Amino acid sequence: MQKTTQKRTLKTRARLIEASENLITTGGYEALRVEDVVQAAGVAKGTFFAHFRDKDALMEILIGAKLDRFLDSAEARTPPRTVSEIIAALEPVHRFMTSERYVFDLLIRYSGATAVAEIGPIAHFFERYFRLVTMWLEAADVRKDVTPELLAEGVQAFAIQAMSLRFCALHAATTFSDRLETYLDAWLTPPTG
Amino acid sequence: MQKTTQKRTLKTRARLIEASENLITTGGYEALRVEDVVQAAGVAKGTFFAHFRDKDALMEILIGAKLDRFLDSAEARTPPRTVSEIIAALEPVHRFMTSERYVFDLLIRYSGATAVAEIGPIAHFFERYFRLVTMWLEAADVRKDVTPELLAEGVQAFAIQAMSLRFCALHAATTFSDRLETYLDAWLTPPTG
DNA sequence: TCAATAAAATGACCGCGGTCAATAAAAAAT
DNA sequence: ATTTTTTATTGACCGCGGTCATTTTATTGA
Repeated sequence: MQKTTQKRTLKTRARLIEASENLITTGGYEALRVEDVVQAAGVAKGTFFAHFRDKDALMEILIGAKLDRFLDSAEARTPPRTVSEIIAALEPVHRFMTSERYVFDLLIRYSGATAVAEIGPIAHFFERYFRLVTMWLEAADVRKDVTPELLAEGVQAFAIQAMSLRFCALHAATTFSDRLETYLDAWLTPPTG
Repeated sequence: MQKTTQKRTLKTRARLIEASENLITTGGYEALRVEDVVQAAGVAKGTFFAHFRDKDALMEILIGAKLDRFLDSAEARTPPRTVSEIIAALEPVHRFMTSERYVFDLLIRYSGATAVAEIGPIAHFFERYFRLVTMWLEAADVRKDVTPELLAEGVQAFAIQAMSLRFCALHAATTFSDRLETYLDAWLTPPTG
């Protein structure tokens, strides 16, 4: 059972991804059509699905790669120690996550691996986000009565909550960062009686 | 500009909804097909879309109605005062919200109104959920350094977080309720130093 | 160098949500 | 009662994601 991958394969895949990125640059994620991608890449429609399980799989790759780059930047900074520093450090990540309703929905949909064997780029991103925040919280000026892991899970939960409300017309008065700061102040630094 | 609605309209609409409910009872939400609904209801496909903006709009109505019934029950109980009582009171609601991946995704997608004018059944449900939990927290044995509204938003955020992880194979070890209890203990009753 | 075999690409085809000009049925006007 | 106007229904059609038997291209073995 030899399964030699031809270099042709890599070229085609690269062409598909590059074509997708170009189309997204001009039209955004939501408007991306598989037929446009294959036409721009100069291949047949079936070829697309020989390289990606479905359209979402490509989206996962593209969005996951972008998110990873943002996490690289966040990781390179000197670790934030206060709530507002943490929010500032994550701002580019959160901004991208809420840049399009379509992107946010896809993130939620693929945030967890449905099977341990198939951890996709987005599930991978959330895992990395969680570990990074955990690390920050270990050394930050926050409550110590619960584990940093639990605190990090809460940060994620509140970030997603704030993002949801960002898309809601009923709560448009407050900005995303202000809302998240309110949440995290109450979550990370409750008053020590 | 009179816009008299014929009784015929109400009948057709009721038939469509009943047919949908029957199909869902046997096949679940995800597998519902518009073509099956109209065939079961004995109308043409176009009729469906004269009554509902799109398939999701019908889903919103069906799922929203179910959720409202669960909230009715929760509201009828004697108000819970502790974390585990709150979790127990919300258990049927949460159970339905996570009964199908498809249902959960739809809930997230329509949790907020995109325009103030179009508050759908699901956005309405989340608003009601929020108000009910707020009311409970006003009289419950929880921290008082922040408003009950903020606490209720947190309960919602943690509930959604726990639901997300329920669908994730990486975190399948812990049950939904156990996880939520851990979250809410830390959120609602932090140690008073 | 030339079969034999494996891998990749192709495009006609399908499923299903959603549209819309045409038609039928009901209500209002005469 | 008959015409006019409004409201509801119809079904052929479209867009787009996804499939698969067939064909093309690369690799291996003699």
